[in-house]
Amino acid sequence: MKKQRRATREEREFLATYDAARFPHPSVTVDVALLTAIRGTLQAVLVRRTEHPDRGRWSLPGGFVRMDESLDQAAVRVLRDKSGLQGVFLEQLYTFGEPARDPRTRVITVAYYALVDAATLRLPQEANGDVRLAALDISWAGERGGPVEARDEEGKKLPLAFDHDDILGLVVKRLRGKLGYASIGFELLPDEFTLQQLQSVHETILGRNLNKDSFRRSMLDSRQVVATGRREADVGHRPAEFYRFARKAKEA
Amino acid sequence: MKKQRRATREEREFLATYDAARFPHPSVTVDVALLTAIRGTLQAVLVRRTEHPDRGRWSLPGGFVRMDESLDQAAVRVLRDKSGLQGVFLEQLYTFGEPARDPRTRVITVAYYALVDAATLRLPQEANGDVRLAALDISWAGERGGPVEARDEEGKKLPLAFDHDDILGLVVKRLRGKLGYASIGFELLPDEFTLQQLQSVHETILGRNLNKDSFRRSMLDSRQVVATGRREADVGHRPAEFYRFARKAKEA
DNA sequence: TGAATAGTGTCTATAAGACAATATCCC
DNA sequence: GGGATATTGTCTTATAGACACTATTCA
Repeated sequence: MKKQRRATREEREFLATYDAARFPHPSVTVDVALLTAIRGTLQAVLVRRTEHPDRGRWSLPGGFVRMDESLDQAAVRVLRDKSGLQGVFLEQLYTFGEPARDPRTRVITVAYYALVDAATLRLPQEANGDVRLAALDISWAGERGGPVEARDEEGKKLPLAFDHDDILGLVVKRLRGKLGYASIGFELLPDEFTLQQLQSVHETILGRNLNKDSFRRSMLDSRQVVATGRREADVGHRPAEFYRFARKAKEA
Repeated sequence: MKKQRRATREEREFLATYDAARFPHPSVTVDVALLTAIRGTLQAVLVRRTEHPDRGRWSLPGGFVRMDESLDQAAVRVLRDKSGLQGVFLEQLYTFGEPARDPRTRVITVAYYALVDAATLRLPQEANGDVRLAALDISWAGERGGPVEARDEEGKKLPLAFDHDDILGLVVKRLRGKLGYASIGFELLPDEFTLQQLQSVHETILGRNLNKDSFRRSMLDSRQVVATGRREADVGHRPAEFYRFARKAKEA
């Protein structure tokens, strides 16, 4: 099919790609870490594995990348199928490809993370008990990174499948990093929120307390939020004003 | 091979993975953007494509991920084979998977970027003219992002293959972002350097000038660099002291 | 001596922590 | 009124830009 001369490395690659089926190919999946914040802890949606390997362990919602869809489209599809959610924050995180991360065969997974406010998140009833929200137990401070553990309401550890503890750990590390320069916190809140709620979300992500005064100031001075004029009611104390995210505040 | 009952989505996925060859799989490659800084511009190593598609265009060094190596190992291998370099800064960037990004077949590529100082970078002679350094022409400011162009010494545009203009654009965006909180600049310099050289590298990455006084101060105050006591010679003016990167200055 | 860049010191503007004082709602 | 939190204002400290000045080498 091609003229014969000494094959360069480039040409060998070309041929290998041209007849793609001649070499074994890895499987490619997407895994989506869907996170929300509830009562001061980060929570992730997990799916119980009903088959080997890692049967009974908990995994991130995932699925194979189809030949005719992009990675982003695959992630959107997986998120929609497993959680019913659409249009929420969704971003590629990192690609995990250790040869032995799945004992069955070579599986490379492109990990995504999604953020949604707790009120919007409604887990599908169909899978009774096999889909759940788990609290993330982060044993490291700052952006040092490392795996995280998942726990149920009683604090009992939920064993994670594959390298999903590493994936969740990297999500938390990424969130902590992005919080400083991107509008991430709003994704975990409804459209209108008080400054205290926003601060609480930031503290939940960072795993440490923030100074109330300067948090207020930096949010207002940087015009990331705009006041709505509406206020809380029936709170037993002076009601806080509701604010709204000012789109495109820190972009560009 | 398994008991028959109504197959859930999970089970269907399990079966699909179990018999991996039954479904078509995408090809997975790594592409490595190897960058250095020379005379105030960022430069990338490019390889001329000698075959279709995009024959004659310039691409990032790349190669297939083998079934028994991790993604990082594949990137290390590609970098070593194409540039002869080992042990330089190398980090995963992003995974590109548009279905039509390669017209031959579905190719998902895990992009990496590597940084090296100009003196260490010696392009292999073997590929005469088919491997070269190209100046990056960045048409956007700050971290807005977007594709970048490659140009030769005379400023003539070198057409890039596939979506490699997007990959290079994302590398620059990532570099600009990381410069603020990670020790990236040192990777583009030899072990010992003057503060002016370091500032010049920062300015090259950021595409804007920095304040000399505060750059000095922030580097010294944050203890990211340590003085060596040695100085420049034969410079026609007061010689600057050489500094050295203080490892692990801002980590943890 | 003069050119050229290195390196130091001071002043100012801005952002963040600490803390105090006042405001407002519900009981 | 009392409890509780919101909101505002002041003071202080750390950091970065601006700018002026001194230091050192080589031609």
